[in-house]
Amino acid sequence: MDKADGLAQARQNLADYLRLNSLRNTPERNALLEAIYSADAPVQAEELAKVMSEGRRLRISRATVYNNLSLFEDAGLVRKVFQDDRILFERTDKSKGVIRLVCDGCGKVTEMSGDKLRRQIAQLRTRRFNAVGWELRIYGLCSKCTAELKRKQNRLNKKDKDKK
Amino acid sequence: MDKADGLAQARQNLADYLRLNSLRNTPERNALLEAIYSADAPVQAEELAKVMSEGRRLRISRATVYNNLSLFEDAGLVRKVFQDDRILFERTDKSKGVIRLVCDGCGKVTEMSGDKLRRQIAQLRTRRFNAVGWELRIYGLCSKCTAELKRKQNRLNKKDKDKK
DNA sequence: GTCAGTGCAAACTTTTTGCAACTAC
DNA sequence: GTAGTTGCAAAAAGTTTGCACTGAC
Repeated sequence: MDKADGLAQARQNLADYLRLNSLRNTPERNALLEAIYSADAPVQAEELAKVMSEGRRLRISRATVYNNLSLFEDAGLVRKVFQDDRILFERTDKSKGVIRLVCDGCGKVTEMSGDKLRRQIAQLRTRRFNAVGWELRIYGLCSKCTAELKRKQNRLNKKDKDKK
Repeated sequence: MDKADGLAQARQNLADYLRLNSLRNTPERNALLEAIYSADAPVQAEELAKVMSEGRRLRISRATVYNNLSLFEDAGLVRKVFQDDRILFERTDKSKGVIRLVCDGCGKVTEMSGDKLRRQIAQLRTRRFNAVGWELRIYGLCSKCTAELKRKQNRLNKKDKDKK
C-alpha cells in the first residue's frame, strides 16, 4: 500500500466512522487527516496547529486541531507515540511493526531491521486481543555514549587511586 | 535482585555519578531517588513534585524535582515512558523486558508473558548498541473494543440497507 | 569560603474548556 | 431548522527559568 492509497483508505475510514457516529464530515477534518497522512514522520499537535492556522485555503484553529486529533485517535486513524522527548501523532496504517533502539544516554532513536525477529513477533498469539501493529523499543546505550561512559569510569578510577 | 537491593545499587550509582561529575550529594537527591525506587509503578513528575513538597522531614520544591529527574535520566537511573496518556518516570533496573498490549480503542494497557518470544528478543544482536532492556508494545483492539466495533459496523450496514 | 543546589515565583509550552457564531446534514 | 463544529480567548496542566539564599564540599 503506497502513501496515496493509505490516505484514500483513511478518508474512507473517517467518513464511515463519522456517519456511524452521526458526526459531520467537515473540510477541516479532511484537511487535517490529509496533513497527517502526507507528512513522512510523526507530527506534534502544537506544530500541526501552527501550520494549519496558517493555511492558505483553510485556516484551522488550535482547538479544532486538538479536538480532531482525539477524534482520529478514537477512529483508529492515528495514535500517539513518545519520541525525541515529545508526544507525536503518527498514522496507524504506516507500519505493521518497527524495532527502535533508544539510547538512555543521549535519547537518540534509531530503527533496525531484525527480519528474523519480526517474523517471530508476527507469529505471536495474543489471546482476547486483536493485534494490528507493534513497536519493539530496545533501551540501552549507543556506541558513542558507551564510549563516553567508559572514559568517565576510567577518570573515576584514577581519582580513587590518586587519593590513596 | 529485589527492590531494596535495587535502591542500594541505585544510590551507589548516583553517588558515583555525582562524584564523577563534581556534583553534590544532597539529601534532596537521595530522597527523590528513594521515592522513585520505592514506588511500584512509574510516576509522573508533577505528581512526584506534589508528594515531595508535602514531605515531613524534607520539603522538596517542584524545580528541584524536575532538575533531578533530568539528572537521574542523565545518570541512567530512570527513564521516561509514555503510558496511560502521560509521560511517566520509571526506574531503569526494574525490568529487563516487558510485553504490553495497548488498545487503540480504550487506551487500556495490559501486560503479557510470551516467554518464548522473550527469549528470542533477548537473543537479538544489536550492532553498535549496548542493550540493557526492552519493551514490546503491541497495538490493536481489546476484546471489548473489538465487539463494540462490530456492533457499530452492523448498525452501519443496517443503515445502508434501510436506505435502499 | 566557594560554588553548586535549592526554593520560590514568574514565564513558557502544551492541552483543555466555555461560549457565541457558523454550517453540514 | 437544528444540532454538531468551529474559532477565539481564557483557563488549566505540565515544565522551565531567573535569582537570591543556603549548604555540601
